[in-house]
Amino acid sequence: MTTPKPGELARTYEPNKIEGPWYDRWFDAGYFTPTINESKKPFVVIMPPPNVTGELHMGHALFVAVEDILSRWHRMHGTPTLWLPGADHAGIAGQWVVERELATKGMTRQELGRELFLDHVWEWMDRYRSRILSQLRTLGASCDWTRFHFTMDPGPSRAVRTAFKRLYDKGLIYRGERLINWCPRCMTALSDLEVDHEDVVGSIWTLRYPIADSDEFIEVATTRPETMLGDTAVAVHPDDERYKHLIGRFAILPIVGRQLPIVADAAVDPAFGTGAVKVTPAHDPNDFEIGQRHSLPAINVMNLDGTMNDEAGPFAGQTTQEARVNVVARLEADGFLVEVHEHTHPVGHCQRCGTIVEPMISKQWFIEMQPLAEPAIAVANDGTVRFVPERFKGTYLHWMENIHDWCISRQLWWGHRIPVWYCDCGEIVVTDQETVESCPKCGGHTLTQDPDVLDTWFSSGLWTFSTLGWPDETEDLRYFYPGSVMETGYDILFFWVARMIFFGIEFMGEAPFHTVYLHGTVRDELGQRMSKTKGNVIDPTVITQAFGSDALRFTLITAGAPGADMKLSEQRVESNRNFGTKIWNATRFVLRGLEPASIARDADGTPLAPTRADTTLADRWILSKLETLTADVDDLIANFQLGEAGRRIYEFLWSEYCDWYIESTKVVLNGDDEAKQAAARQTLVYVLERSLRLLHPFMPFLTEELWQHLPHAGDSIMVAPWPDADQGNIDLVAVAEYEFMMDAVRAVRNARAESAVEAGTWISAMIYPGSHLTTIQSLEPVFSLLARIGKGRFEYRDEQLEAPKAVVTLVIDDAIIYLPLAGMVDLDAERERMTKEIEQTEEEIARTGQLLANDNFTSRAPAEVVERQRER
RNA sequence: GGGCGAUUAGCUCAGUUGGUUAGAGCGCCACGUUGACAUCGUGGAGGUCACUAGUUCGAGUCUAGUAUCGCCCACCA
Repeated sequence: MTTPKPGELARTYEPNKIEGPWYDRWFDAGYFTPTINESKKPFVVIMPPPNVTGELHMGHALFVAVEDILSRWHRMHGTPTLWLPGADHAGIAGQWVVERELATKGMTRQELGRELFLDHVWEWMDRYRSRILSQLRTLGASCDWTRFHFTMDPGPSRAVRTAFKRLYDKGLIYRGERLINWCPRCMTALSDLEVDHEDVVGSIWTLRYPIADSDEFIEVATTRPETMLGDTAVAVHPDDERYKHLIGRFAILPIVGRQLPIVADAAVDPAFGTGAVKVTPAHDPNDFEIGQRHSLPAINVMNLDGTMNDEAGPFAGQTTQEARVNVVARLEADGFLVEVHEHTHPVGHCQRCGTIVEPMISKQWFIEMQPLAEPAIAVANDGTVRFVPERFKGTYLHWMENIHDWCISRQLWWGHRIPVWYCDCGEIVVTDQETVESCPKCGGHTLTQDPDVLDTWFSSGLWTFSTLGWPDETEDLRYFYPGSVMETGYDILFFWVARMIFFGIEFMGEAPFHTVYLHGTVRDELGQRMSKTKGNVIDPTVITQAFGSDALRFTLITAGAPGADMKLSEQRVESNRNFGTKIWNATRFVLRGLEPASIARDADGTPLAPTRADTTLADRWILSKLETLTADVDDLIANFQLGEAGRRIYEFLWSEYCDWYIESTKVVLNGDDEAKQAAARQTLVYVLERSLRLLHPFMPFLTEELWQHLPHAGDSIMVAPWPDADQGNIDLVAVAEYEFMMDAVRAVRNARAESAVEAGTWISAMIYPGSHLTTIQSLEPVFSLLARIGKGRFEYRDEQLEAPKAVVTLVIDDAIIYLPLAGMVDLDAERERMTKEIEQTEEEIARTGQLLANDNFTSRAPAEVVERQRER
């Protein structure tokens, strides 16, 4: 049995004083250390890393909140928990941050050199790691940070090579000359996902190409005239009557003079533009495919830095923008330009630097997606992987079903090196080892590794098992895979979540988690995305310092619904801090004059519910409410309705426990009925102790501190069991009767306020109790206190008053309360109020009557609904 | 071009199987420091649940359409 923490609870609630120390104690006690318990399935969350600069933003506070609530709830249910936290973005972020640093120093990456560059990244990564850990702690994350990995760490690194090799051996990874997205500034290939499309107002030029050996022309349209230098064909629809006679003949490319075959291809839409398309396989994805189908040459007219190359003839060395102007001018001068229109069309921009992305032919590594996508589609369809909220399932499926092969090589300086070595003899060696000593074919030692690195999401996709020791069959891997919940923002659904799913299935045989919980974006008060450049970022640590991480967490959880964007205001956090203060003070009330030894407890030391014989209506009412709450909250959390669960606890503690129950007990505690006093104390402690356990996942620090001061069992609320709802405590009669009294109290208070009775004045009441005589009599002392009706000034009547004068008449159910507020009553106001009330009552009677008169209603509505109406 | 979401009180938002009189926080008005709490209490004002039609005994909730805002996806030259 644990004794309550000695000493009085501090007078004021100061989050900063309890949060740090509690975190340390929990950590030292090993509560965050994952354990293997063969009889229980573990709860495993996948945690995204804090962002690239190592600074925390609200999104992280949000996912920590969700994951920590779920973890603590599971832990209280006796389930072993594990977080897989990782700094995975570091792969790409390292490069990004260092480049930004260089930019501020006026240096380019090339000037710094590769070796120094990599040193910089490592140095930065170390700082990053320690900063993240302290931030997680600030947010109250109950995870074991000794497991904190980067994908660049040796374990995950080896997993990356192994995964690459297995996919390669299976024929799913291939290297090929394909049209890819190229960022001329970053000088690297990009995957489709890393290209943002943005509508740009540009022009569409109609050109005419002469037909060889004829006076005819064929008209084609383009939005990028400079690429015409790389044209290798003109395509028309095979059934297009206008051009049928030209198929198989040649057009002459202006300026260059190249002969372009006129080919027929069904991809051409005869209704769009002129119905004829110039084909530039090297610089347009659509044209690339036409080129493949017709074996057309692809002529690359650009350099990697986005300037025109020698293929561009007179325009070589110009930027694409310059070349565009000059090409158009030349075409116009030569009479090949037909017309120009303004035209808005989407243009791809590099996600990281905003530069216009050029489609280019390049030799890159790809993953063939079809075989990986199919099972990943199946697990979503059959419910093996569930999405919260559900609508994201559609988004996910749509993407998976239309997926293209994934370009995984990047020409960056930081990342996992592609584990492929080239021998002088022409042999290509794909390996899961760090280095290759000699060529397996010729035995030579002059091997060079592919200079490219992998897309950072390749290693991220392996996260769920690479951190557990894969490819070794470790204990951790066996027990903790698959995980449970992936919690993240919907913005990386494709980048990360989707890839974890298909890699999980591919390498582990089953999906890495059963639930994907997606939260919305946290926005500022104006609804804008928080961003550094806008300067509207609210730093969670600043909020945490002011109001505590409990308040921040509670706000993030209760302010919105899953998957919905949320505007965060400081004011709201402040109100939730006030909620903490409220509970703090309620606990002080409970502790005042409490003899811990007199509280009945079970064998473990947990406070028991009071003995029923001694309880008052109020006790039975709050006990009933607590049990209902307990069951509801458990259910809501199990269904990921965390916000609703939090709001219910808030409502219970503040409105029911504090505003009504505590007030009710004051009468008993100040009275002289010792049995009732003991029952009230028992109830106060029992309800509060259990409520704190319900609230613990939402406000871990506050609840721990208060719980320690109450009689309780065990060392920490964090490992205390989640309360079981005890249906035996539910007393529906008590609920109905107590709520009748609440109505009566509200009515009297209202009447007093309207009649401007001084708050301190004690008044009298004449009561026609109807069916509530026992209730009113037993609650008379409480009623007296709450409604400020003088003791001994209750006058019970057997009959209703006839034509009462100078009294305020209150009807509550079938009872009537008359308040002789003579001299205090504003007659006109009272008349107005009564008139309004009569109107409302009449309306209601009419409505109810109508409903009951309606055969359809009485025959079709469920009996209990009809019954409810009849009662009125 | 396709898909999705939002629209509820002055503001920010809850409201998951359709069911009494639609809720909260903040703000506003009035009163109040009575021994847990002014980081508070009590009472009050404030809503045609965007619009239209439908299904139903009954719709904020389900269906279809309209409007406005927002997001995602997309190789139409």
